[in-house]
Amino acid sequence: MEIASVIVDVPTKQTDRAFDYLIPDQWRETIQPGMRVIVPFGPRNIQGFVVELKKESELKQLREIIEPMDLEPVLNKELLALGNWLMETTLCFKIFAYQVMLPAALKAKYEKMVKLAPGVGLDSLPSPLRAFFSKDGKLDWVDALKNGIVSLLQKETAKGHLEVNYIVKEKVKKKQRKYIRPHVPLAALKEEMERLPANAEKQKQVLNYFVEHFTAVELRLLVAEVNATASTVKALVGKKLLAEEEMEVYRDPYEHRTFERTKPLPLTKDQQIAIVPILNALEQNLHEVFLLYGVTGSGKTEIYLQSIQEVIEKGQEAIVLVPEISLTPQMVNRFKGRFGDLVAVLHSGLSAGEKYDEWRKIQRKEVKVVVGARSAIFAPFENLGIIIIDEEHETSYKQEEMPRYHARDVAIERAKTYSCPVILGSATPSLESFARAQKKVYHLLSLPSRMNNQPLPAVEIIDMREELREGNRSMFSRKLFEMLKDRLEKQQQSVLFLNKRGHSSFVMCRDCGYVMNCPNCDISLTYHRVNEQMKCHYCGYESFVPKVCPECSSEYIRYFGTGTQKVEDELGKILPEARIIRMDVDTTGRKGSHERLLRDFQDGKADILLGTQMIAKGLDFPNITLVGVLSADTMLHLPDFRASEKTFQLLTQVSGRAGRHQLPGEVIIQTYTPEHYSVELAGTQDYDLFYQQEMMIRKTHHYPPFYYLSLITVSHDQLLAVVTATEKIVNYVRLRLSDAAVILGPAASPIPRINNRYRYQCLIKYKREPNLTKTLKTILDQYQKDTKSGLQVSIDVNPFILM
DNA sequence: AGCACGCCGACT
DNA sequence: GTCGGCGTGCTC
Repeated sequence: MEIASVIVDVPTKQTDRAFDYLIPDQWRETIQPGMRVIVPFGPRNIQGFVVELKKESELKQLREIIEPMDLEPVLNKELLALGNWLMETTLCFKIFAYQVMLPAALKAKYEKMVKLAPGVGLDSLPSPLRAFFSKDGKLDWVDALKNGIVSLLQKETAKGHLEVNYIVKEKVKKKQRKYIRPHVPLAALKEEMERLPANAEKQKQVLNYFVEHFTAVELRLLVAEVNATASTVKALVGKKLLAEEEMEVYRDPYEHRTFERTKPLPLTKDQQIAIVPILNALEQNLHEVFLLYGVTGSGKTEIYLQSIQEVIEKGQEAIVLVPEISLTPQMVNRFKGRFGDLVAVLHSGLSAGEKYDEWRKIQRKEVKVVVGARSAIFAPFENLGIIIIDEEHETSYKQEEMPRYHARDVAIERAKTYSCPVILGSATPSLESFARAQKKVYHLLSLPSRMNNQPLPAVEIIDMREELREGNRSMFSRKLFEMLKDRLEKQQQSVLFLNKRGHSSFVMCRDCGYVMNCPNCDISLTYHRVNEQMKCHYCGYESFVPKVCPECSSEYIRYFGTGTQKVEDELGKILPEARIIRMDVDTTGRKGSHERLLRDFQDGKADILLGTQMIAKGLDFPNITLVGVLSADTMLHLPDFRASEKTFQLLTQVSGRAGRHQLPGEVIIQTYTPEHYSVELAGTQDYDLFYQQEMMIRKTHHYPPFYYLSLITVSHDQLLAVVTATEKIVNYVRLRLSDAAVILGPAASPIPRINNRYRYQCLIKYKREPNLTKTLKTILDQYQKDTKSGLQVSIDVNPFILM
């Protein structure tokens, strides 16, 4: 095998195919599919993935691979095939499909350098250039651009005085540490020690260290231990008495923490019933998807843990997916506590290097379990025994950029190849999954009651319109205020939940109704108190807050919407004695602050925890007896067919934070639409009724789970061009699909303009369209190929956000 | 994505 | 007549 097919790191339609390269003799045995290689591509050198080895190519003139970047493949056979599947199902470029499966650290960094050609002296260059090359004869292209000397450089390059180098670099190096070990047997070492001259006192001490500890030791530890210097050690290495070597060490984000080991807990009756089919599937190596439907606090995690235990005992591996926001220390503790060092953790809080190290542990089979957010589904295990997706309904499992995959789909695809079970766990399953369970596509397992039979908290829904009518204009209903005060007196803790961040969301004139919009995008600007500015979340546009209304010059221009900061201020006024911890993106930005805030709350350093999304999950403290939702309907009015589902899930989720232990819990939900079924049914925590109601609505409106969706979005800086192109696309789709498909559009996107580009879309609803993928591919082919029209077409198969 | 090649306007 | 603008097309 002397030819390698390579997918190059150039994400365009035209290069979205394999390119053949000759493998130089010295790499013939080394290079394998799944390895990264550096290849020449046009005038540059870039990274690529070897996908195939072959004997012949249709092309005569092949260029040679420059060098491999790995000693062993980073993508095994299974992952290479999975990449293909990803590309087919999400319609993305091959290179994206491969890159998404690897830690970001393995993505190449490129550098372009100009240096003096060999044998050319500095004086050959024109004088203005000499200074740039006087140091080491090299110049970074970025610096050349900054200094505006590019054309001068090009002239010299043409003359052969300079040459351009393209360098492919690793983003993150393996962390190496220098280790020193004895190079001669112990007896020889002793002998040499005696023979050293008397003035070599330090060297003697170093050798003596090795006589006492005849093993490798890290250089800096050795130096500290015997109070020597590195040069002393070096001298001994020079005498060949000691040897030095580089060893890879891991950056361990949990290095200084100990985990209390836990034993499997006895299962409740419900848990025992639920786990049997899972253990059965494990025993028989059956691929089966289980939907573990259990109310909050019903002990789903223990089922995961014991299933994993079984998998490990079989010598297999497990992947556990957890939504990013609930990847809390508490969650990590539960897994590390049970399986100790066999667990790798992957989440966004880790640095690129730390993520890479965790990934290396998986690759080197040093761990058996990986707990992580969405992308952990690509963990390079080769003997998977089970995949668990906790909080299965979470929307964060869908990636919103290329490749737009859903972790649940990837999980099922991988589990099929390994013939192993998948567990989807949730207290509020997504309608898609629950419907599949009803149709027996998934195996439904229920945990209907909380462990130790704690009742679910009592939920009260407060109509905020009523409050307003009775003259209460604050954001706290009288009832909620009373209860907060009551908990304060009883020294119990409360959690207040708000579905927004920042201070206020938008600025509106109370006289003429003017709302500040982004000039580039058709959405309102968001007020940020930190820098007193209005900001656009889509294009980054910033502007100052107007003192008077730009439209009518009224001074009554106010902030609308409520953010955590504002609630905190307000709370400080009405309950000055309360100690409050605020948790949102602003206060948890720094590494570890999330953890610290939670610990403070757990230690009773605050009475009220106020926060957004991130406190809805995983929070499990005994002293919380009150949960307040300040406004339940903030999400309800989004242009999203899942708005009701999300509202119901969130409210149920938040309510579950109260009274998980001895003390009973109460929940207050404030809303302006108490009659809405998703609010009402969250109040009674009746998932089954919600499911039925919502299914009816989905059915009449042709939405999932009754129909699949695909969304085509077209954008261009000219409105007319977008409409025309979208129209063409819609017609084409109509022509190719059956009459059973519902094709909507062309219609303006819910955000009609982003960054001065108009956006139109076509929404396809369908049940079975064997022609669809081919049709969508053709459309992408057409529009991605020609870059000159300026049209951008993107396709989301099974979109979660219709914007 | 880069970069080279190539064909038309403002300079020595 | 040349330098340089960026439109078009290619990269094994």
